[in-house]
Parts: sequence; structure tokens; C-alpha cells
Amino acid sequence: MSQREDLLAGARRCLVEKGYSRTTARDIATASGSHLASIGYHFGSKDALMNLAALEAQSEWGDVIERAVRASADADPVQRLRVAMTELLASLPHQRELVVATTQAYAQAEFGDDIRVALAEASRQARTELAAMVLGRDTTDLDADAADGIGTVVHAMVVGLAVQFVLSPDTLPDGDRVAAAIVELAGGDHSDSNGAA
Amino acid sequence: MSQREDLLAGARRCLVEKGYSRTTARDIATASGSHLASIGYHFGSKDALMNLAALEAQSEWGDVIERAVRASADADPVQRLRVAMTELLASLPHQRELVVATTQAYAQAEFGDDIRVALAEASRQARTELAAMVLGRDTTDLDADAADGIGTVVHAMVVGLAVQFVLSPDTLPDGDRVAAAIVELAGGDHSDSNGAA
DNA sequence: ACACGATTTTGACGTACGTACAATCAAGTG
DNA sequence: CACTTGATTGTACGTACGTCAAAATCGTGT
Repeated sequence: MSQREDLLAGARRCLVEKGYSRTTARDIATASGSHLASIGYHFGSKDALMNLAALEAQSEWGDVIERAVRASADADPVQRLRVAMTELLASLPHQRELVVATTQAYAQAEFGDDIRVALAEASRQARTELAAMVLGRDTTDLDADAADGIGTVVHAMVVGLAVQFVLSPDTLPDGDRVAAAIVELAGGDHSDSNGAA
Repeated sequence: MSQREDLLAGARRCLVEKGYSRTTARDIATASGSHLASIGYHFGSKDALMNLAALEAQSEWGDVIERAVRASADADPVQRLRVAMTELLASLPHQRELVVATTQAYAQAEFGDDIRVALAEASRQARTELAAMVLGRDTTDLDADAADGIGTVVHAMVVGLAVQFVLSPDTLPDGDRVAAAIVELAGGDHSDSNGAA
């Protein structure tokens, strides 16, 4: 394993354990077993390394979410939302580190053009893919505007639930309830709905 | 205006303009026109001041959201979701500073018990109030579990849209589309729905 | 064996950091 | 006025910071 990879891994660990603001170049060197000056050699600066590590973590989390939501595409269309929310909520505890690192990335977006542009592009792509998956159609087989709406909403749910999870991991309702809440929010006044009421 | 208040205001300005990680005690002193040593006197430490400023901003943003969503309570129940989303999205550009400061607060939650507990409590309360407002009922007149689901979903939408707004302010759909997307997501296959399709 | 580019290691430099402490000031109280 | 209490200011301490230059080491082709 090259020092470059070690440093990226160490930077991510620091991102999760100490946060962006409290991580020093020496922390990364120690956490990665590499040497302080290698940061400058491989990444130019400590901030560049941190941003890269944050982006990498965000990207990985995106992959996890994609897998989780993709599971819903196979489901009965009626159950699709419920499955997607359940999978999403179930994945959060196992991916806490990635979620924390992603919140650190979001917080840096406002102050670094590179990281903001990368996150914006990732967000755009996530919306498209999430929309396609939730609707169970191909990416190309969508009305662009409508898909953007669906993708934005699903992405907002993902990010919003992730933030709430970081703030208070034990107070999130389960997927059934979240799905039911979305239906109710949409004005779904079906007399039966579910058995939880 | 006391130096205490000046420092809080200056800390918030720095939070928005430089971010949590890049703000130094001297930045705050300069931005507030106060003296460096006053930070320790009034707040104990620079981090304590920053956390307080971040929490204050989050709380103010919560008030703004509350006002925006409350406007939907007066609306026709059928239009309620659409009004709430429109008001929410319309408020974002005017509150960009508060939104940015809030993302900074979220990013610190994992690493400071005080700020995490405060944000978790604010989140809990926001869910309850948002649920009551969106449903147009009194806070006490709700099934606790169902309200928690609704509140969680609305809160997730608020936070999720805010994050997307920070990443890319120009790519958010309007309230109509977001509301329509929620309906579609919920399986709302009404043949008419709205004119956007 | 040698050369040479890429990487790793050493060491240190200059600086900017947060905080502590004493001095000073402003108001209130007898 | 003398005294107390709280707020503000001036200053400096010790340290931890990010970065760099140069030396050492490695890898590989010849």
C-alpha cells in the first residue's frame, strides 16, 4: 500500500474521529503511519488531502445508498417506497462513519470551489439515478423535469434522514412509518393505510 | 451593545464567511470589533463561542422555517403540501447565511456533546411542531407515533433541500414540482394531478 | 554495477494559534 | 471618597501548526 493510499485512509479516519476542523496534518500522518511531509508531496496541501478524503467518503456513501434504494426497484410498485425507506434507514447504522464524513464534506462545500463543484455534480447525478430507481425505469426513459422533482425529493430524504441520524441515532422512526408519513403527507387518505395506526 | 453580543454576532459572521474550521479567535475579535481576550472572559473558549453562535443561527433558521411552514396551515388541506414546499423553497435564498451556519452546526454535532444534545433537542421539537403545522392540528391533538413520522419526513425535507441548496442553489425545482414529486412518490396515481406533467 | 526518476524521511523554519494574567476602566454602593 | 464587582484591554507565553528543502532510499531499466 502506497503512502498516498495510506494518507487518504488516514485522512478519512481523522475526518470521522476528529472532524474536519480538528484534524491536523500530524494527526493524519500518525493515523496513516506515513510521514508528515508526504502530504505535501502527494496532495499539495493538507486541505487538498482532506477535501479529497471527504469527497471519496461521500462517493462511497452514495454507492451504499444506491445499493439500498436499488433493492426497492425489484419490489412490488405499491411496496416500493416502503422498501426503499426501510433499506435506507437500515443502512444508516452500518455506515455511520461514511455519513459523518459526508456531513463534514457538506460543511466544507461553501468554502472550497473544488469540493462544492464535485458535490454538486454528485448531487445532480444522485437525483437522476435515485429517480430512475424509485420509479423502476431506465435513466433515459424519464421525463426530465418530473424525474428531477422525484430525485430531488428522494435525495432530500436521504440527506435529511442522515443528518437526523447523526444528531440522534435512536429517535428515527422505522421505514414503515416514514413511508406511511410520506403517503399521508401527500394526502393519501386511504381509509385502511397500514396497521400501525 | 455589549462585547458579548458583538462577539456572538462576529462569530456568526465568521461562521458564514470562513466556516467553522477556518475561523480563528483573532478573526472573531476583528469581525466583532471586540478584544481578543474577551472571548475567554465571556465564553470560556473560542470553541464554546463558536458552538453557541452556531446553535443560535440554527435556532433562528428554525424560526424562519416555522414561519414559512405555518403559512401552509391556513391553506386548503389539498394545497397544504404545495404551499409548504413553495414557502420553504422561497425562504432559502433569503436565509442563505443561516442555512450555511446551520450546516456548520450539523458538522460539529458529532464532536461536541453540548452542541449535539442541543441540536438533537431542537430536531425533536421541530419534528413535533412541523407535524402539527402540516397537519393543521394542535400539537397535543396528535397521535404521537404518526406525528413523529410526519415530522421526521418534513424535517428531512427541510434539511435535505437546504443542503442541496448550499451545494447548488440554482438547480432546485420549484415548490409545485417538489410537492408533485412527493405525491407521485407516495403512489398518487390520480389521472389529473397537476398541469406540470 | 550504475544511473536516474520517483518516493520517503529528516529536520527545521517561520508563523499564527488559543489562552492566561495582570493592569485598567466603569459603575454601583456604603 | 473608598471599596467592590464586573468588563475591557494590553501583552506575552508556550506551543502546535503547515510547509518546505534537502538528504536518503527505493525501484527499475540498461
